[in-house]
Amino acid sequence: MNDRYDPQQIEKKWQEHWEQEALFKVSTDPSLPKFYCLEMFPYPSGRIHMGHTRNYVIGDVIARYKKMQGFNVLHPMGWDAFGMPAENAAIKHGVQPADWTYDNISLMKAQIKKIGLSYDWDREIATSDPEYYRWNQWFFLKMLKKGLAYKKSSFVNWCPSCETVLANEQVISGLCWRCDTTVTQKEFDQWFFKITSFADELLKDCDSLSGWPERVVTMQRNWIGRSEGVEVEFKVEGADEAIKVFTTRQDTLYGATFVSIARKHPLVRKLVNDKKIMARIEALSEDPGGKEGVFTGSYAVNPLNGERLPVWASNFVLMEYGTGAIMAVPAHDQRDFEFASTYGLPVKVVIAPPPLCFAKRSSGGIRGQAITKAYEDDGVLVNSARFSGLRSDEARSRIAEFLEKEALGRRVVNYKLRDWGISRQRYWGTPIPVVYCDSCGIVPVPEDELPVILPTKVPVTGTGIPSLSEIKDFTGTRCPSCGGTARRETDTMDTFVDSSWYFLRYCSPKTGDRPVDPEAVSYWMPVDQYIGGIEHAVLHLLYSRFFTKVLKEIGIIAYGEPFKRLLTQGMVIKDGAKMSKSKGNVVDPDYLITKYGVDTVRLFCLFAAPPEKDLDWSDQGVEGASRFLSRVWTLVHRHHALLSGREDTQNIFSQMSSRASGLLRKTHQTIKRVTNDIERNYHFNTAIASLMELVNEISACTPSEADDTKLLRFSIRQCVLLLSPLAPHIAEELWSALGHDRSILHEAWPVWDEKLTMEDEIELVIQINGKLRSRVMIHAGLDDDTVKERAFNDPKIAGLMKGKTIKKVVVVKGKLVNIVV
RNA sequence: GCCGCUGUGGCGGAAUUGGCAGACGCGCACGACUCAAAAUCGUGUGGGGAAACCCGUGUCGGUUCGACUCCGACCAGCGGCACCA
Repeated sequence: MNDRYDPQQIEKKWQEHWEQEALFKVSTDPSLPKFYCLEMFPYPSGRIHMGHTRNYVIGDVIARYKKMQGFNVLHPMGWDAFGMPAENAAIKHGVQPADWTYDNISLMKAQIKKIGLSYDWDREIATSDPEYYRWNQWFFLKMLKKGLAYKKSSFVNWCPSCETVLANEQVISGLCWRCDTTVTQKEFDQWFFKITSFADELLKDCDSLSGWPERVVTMQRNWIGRSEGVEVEFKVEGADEAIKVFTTRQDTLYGATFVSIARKHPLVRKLVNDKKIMARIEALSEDPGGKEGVFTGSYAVNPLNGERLPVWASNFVLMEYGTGAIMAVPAHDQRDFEFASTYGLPVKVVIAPPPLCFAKRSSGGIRGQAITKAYEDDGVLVNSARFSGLRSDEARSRIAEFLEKEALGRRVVNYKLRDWGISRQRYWGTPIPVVYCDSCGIVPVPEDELPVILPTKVPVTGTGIPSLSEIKDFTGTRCPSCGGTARRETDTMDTFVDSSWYFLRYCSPKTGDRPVDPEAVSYWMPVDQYIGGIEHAVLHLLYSRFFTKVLKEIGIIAYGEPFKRLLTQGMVIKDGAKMSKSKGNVVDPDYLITKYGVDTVRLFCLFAAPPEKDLDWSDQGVEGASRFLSRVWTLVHRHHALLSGREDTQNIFSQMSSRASGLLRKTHQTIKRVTNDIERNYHFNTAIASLMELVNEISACTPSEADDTKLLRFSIRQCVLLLSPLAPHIAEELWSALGHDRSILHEAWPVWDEKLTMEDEIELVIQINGKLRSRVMIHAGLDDDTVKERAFNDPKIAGLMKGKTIKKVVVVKGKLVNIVV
């Protein structure tokens, strides 16, 4: 054994060993309990960064830990290989997007392999592989048949920089999720997935996601945005039209003073004949800041009280939500209030705050004073005819009932969630498998003609890549229905389609005749632990849940939720900011691995913070991690002669020095702590801290009595076993130095003996009135009276107690005595 | 504006159920080894104070024998949503 820890030498050796022994290859084996551990697969940008490293290391520790616990562990890796950057790189460097992508994959794979991750590389997939994306096309056809995929023209989000449309989830605060360009609206004919027909199920099943961080579940619930209300028809005076309005506040119906409809509402054209008015409506600002509107000249009738309400076209009513029209109640809706104030429209109070003592904020208005802002809370109805005097919640159901009975309206549920637009006007993606025929219209490509292959040799120029529509070999085809000439759909699919089911493909990546092998999927799924960034809280995670539900409906899989537990790891921060090229605070994993060895990098990533929190990068902290591993190495080296080649059959120690018996207890306590820290939300930082304590204690121990050596051997072995998922290379090397032939991965995870974790002496804390006054060592397990006696006998306490009367004495077993005077 | 999360030494972070605040590490200081330095090892390290002691988990209040932990109000920082009717 070398006297110095040399990570470069041992890491390479063990990585080769693992590969030769095929240690991470797994197969379906129903006789074994399974564990599916998955990290979000990367986009092959070319280089691994610290965020990837942290993500994969966390997953690797979990996978190795579960394997040692006897689970059959599926731990795969692959590539989210379609997407824009390949096109940009192609333009910049004059290469084929496909070549660029596959080159990056091999570069990144080599980098990832240096981290020593326990992947079954036989299951590697790349979404740009025709054998993968053909199933995207296959799912699309199934969904088309079921009416879950459809084409429609609508205003959609357009990113001028990416030159493609974006789904709602992909617009973050008005900016493109990928390039931060301001998104505009553009009318497009495009394909949608009907995610809204699963809105209720997606929402309801949020309740079952107990293994997910609560905030992610909340974000999904909010995104789906279910709200219950009523649709009410307001007849247009003097016309054969009615304006359908959606509201959740039917209790404020009597307070409506005007009706407001979206600029793009189809009724606008019908109601407005005056060209001047029409021009003013069209000129309304798109800026969501200021509320603007134009009186259409028409009036609508409130179905409850027959009042005439002016109809306004305004810029703050969304066409996409509800019915695209609202009843405006300025007294009880802040937006309507602002609008009414601007245009001098009346304000009519119909909800009075509950008795004053409960009112949070009163904004006046009850006795005719001018109000300063809308009262939006619930209260008691006033000025509402037969409904006056009811509480808001009661009034909502009574009015809804009444509207339904009189056929004036009906109860409805609305969602904020919109259908998922999946067409992308880009080259590097999955071709959408339909053709357009002049006589037959839209015709799906027959299943047996899949995959529709994306051409991988395209004319790349310095200014751009042609869209598929410009590649004649691709577009020209014949109609599968009539055999006549036809042209292919030239939009490709959103890459989020690719990542919505890749975790299923890993279960049987080579299955050729169908997307997944049902047996493999029913054994491995769902994913037991999924790990990735919080940025996908709605995007990828929502789409994957949707896809899972669709696949269940199609009959491919039997369950409805893909990810049992989710861990959203924090960002890697340096100098107070997320690592980025522009900030110049990037730390290169490769450089660190060369300098310190990957075990050090792994250990630091795990030790510096619990996985869900941001990790503050510290170069000195890395030194500390490196120092710790060297200390473990030195420790084994120091006792090497005593330790190697002996395997104790039983760990019973009768003759021990007192120091050694303390070490036995510490060892069992450490096994317990490390195990519990991993089980309890993967808190590797505290697990490592307790391992450090154990190493410190072993280092302080010099064997003297007969069994001391045996115990030392036991403690060091346990220590190496506990360290092995965290820093696997050094653990393997030390394990072999300790005289073992086979990989430490075959060893069982250590178990502790609860009896041996108990302290036989404890430090009793003595408080007077809750303040710490003294401490005394006592035997564990003494009864309360004896403990009290010991406390009062303590000279310091006796002195302080002089002349005081005892009111009460509280004894907490094994911990403290509090004397109240 | 609404919803959510987080506030603990010089720094990263600990503290199972309300029971010794600051585990472990970094940094710093001193010491050993060395001609010297690095590395390594050892000791110390929340603040104040010579000490006894006092103060201390964002702020203020409450519950309790006892509060980083529970309750109420507020302040600060971060994140999500933002005309969703």
